[in-house]
Amino acid sequence: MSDFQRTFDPAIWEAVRNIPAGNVKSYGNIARIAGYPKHSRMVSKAMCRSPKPLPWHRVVRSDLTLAFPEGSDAYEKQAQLLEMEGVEIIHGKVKPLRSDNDMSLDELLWGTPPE
DNA sequence: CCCTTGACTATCT
DNA sequence: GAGATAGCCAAGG
Repeated sequence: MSDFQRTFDPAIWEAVRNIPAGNVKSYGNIARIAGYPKHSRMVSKAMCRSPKPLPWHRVVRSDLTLAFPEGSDAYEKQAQLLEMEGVEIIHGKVKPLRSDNDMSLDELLWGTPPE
């Protein structure tokens, strides 16, 4: 463990990549999964420093709002990517299809209709 | 070494 | 439910 860790810890990237399509996770959530409970803010930096493209758009704030100012370029981009995966955005808040808790990846891939 | 920033969060008003 | 406050922690000037 040298200068690694924190913003360069692959665990962060892995956690982000592990988010199933159609679902989202918060920064704090990712941080905790990766083993850094209090480093929610570092997650964003870690994602920027990722050598490989990440599904960064699936990472939102704990209150389900996007982390960018509404109307900004990044905001629109994230919103579009999310909608492309079936996530609605209402009143600036994202509405995941389901918690990955009671929705299997199979259902996501098969496109099982909700309800 | 001190101060500011930031793709954050929980809590209180 | 929206705005203000305090806690949080690494990076950069």
